[in-house]
Amino acid sequence: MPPSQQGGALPLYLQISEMLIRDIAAGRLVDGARLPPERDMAKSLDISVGTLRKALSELESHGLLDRRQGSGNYIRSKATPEGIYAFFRLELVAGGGLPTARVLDVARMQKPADLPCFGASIDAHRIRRLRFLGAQPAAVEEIWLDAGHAETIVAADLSDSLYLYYREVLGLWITGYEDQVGLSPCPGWAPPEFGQPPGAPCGLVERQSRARDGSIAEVSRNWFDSNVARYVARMR
Amino acid sequence: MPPSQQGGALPLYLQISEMLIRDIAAGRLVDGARLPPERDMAKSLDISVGTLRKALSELESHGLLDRRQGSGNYIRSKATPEGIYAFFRLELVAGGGLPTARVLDVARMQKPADLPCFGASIDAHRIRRLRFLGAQPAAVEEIWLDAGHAETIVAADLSDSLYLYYREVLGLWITGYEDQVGLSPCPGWAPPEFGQPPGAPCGLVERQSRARDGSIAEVSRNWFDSNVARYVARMR
DNA sequence: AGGAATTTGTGCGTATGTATC
DNA sequence: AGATACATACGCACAAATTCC
Repeated sequence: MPPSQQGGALPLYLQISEMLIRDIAAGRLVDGARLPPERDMAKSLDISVGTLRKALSELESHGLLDRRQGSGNYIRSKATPEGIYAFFRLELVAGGGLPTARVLDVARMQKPADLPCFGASIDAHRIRRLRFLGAQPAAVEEIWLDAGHAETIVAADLSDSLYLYYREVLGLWITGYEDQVGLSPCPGWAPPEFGQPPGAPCGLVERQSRARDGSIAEVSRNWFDSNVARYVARMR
Repeated sequence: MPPSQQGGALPLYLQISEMLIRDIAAGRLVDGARLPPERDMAKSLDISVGTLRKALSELESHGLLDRRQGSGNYIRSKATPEGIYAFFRLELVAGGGLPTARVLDVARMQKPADLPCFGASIDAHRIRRLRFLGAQPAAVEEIWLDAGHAETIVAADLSDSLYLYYREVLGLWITGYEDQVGLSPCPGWAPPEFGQPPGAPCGLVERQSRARDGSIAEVSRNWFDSNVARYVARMR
């Protein structure tokens, strides 16, 4: 039986791409896995090759699929410049170094007034982290996640990639964001381990992240040591 | 006769989208213009509707076309975050303000050693500009354009959007770039009109721009006054 | 208000080109 | 060189959104 395409349902090609995304998030499709040939896959899904290709294009645009002519379609869900960590765009000046983070503090509170207006809830979770690139402390980070997406947050559950945590644990799919980069003094709560003392001039990345429904789910600020790291953006 | 699709030529749908882009850049298609219905357009171009739709999708992904079901396809070439000026990513902290620039200096010389390796030529054109957002001086800019793309450059010919100039005058189509944002002292050649004196801490945007063939055609550096402007990046 | 005409969106099937193995 | 697999291109039918009378 063909997948349903009645009523107000999503278009078929989006149903397929979302199904594949769920398979990736659930671990049924691991990084590097090769999908069956398009014709076989289309036949087993009982859809046309053209529709399947449109679904795969969606995945590709999300950076979750690597399409190689003459070879095959390969899942990409690991830490690559275009993968999961594409969202995190601080890189070592010297190059290299995988991004990791240590949670400093997690708390739920009312949104302070100086935050940009976002989300539906009055409350938000505040997460403060020290971010590393390789062994090098590179930035201190403060995240505000709208409380509508999670009742409570357990620090121990957080993975290095918060977006992965959002997707897998909270079912929250971040589809886009907007960054503003400027200069700002290092905040007072930065631990000594972070090279810059409070008040020192740091680069500041302010981010607003959007969920699939277009609402702003999360707001974050990253103060980075410009001697160590730089913000990187790639287009096209 | 159908458009040629032989040898190592571009795919047909890319030929069509590039033709439309040239029409937009040349002013033959103005902002807000409505294209003919897809079926008519496909017939007059002697291509299939599917191929035309793929070309239009390309334009849409470049932010140059607004597709409205039941209504039509509309050109968008005005200064919007996703439009022609999408490449220019400095914005006023206060918001608003159209980007313009005043050329300070144009010279052709050997590439200095401190530049990242780029382009095929030994020489490069150095363009220095003072950039404005509205009436506000926001950044000083130094551009290195590989000499392989132009024998000489006349300062008077440069438009506010260099990418427009590249496309229209040089036939050089910039398809992507990579930005690195950090902190750097204001350069000595910055004019007094730029708020920051030489040596003052400024934001620095280093850009490498790629041509369609994947080569790096241009390298630029923008020092911006973080009291006035911020670097902005949007994803998806 | 409402229905017909117009226009883009979705989906299918097929044939051929081209890169990879 | 041959087989495999993705990319491009064509054409058709119907659905959904918009516009117009």
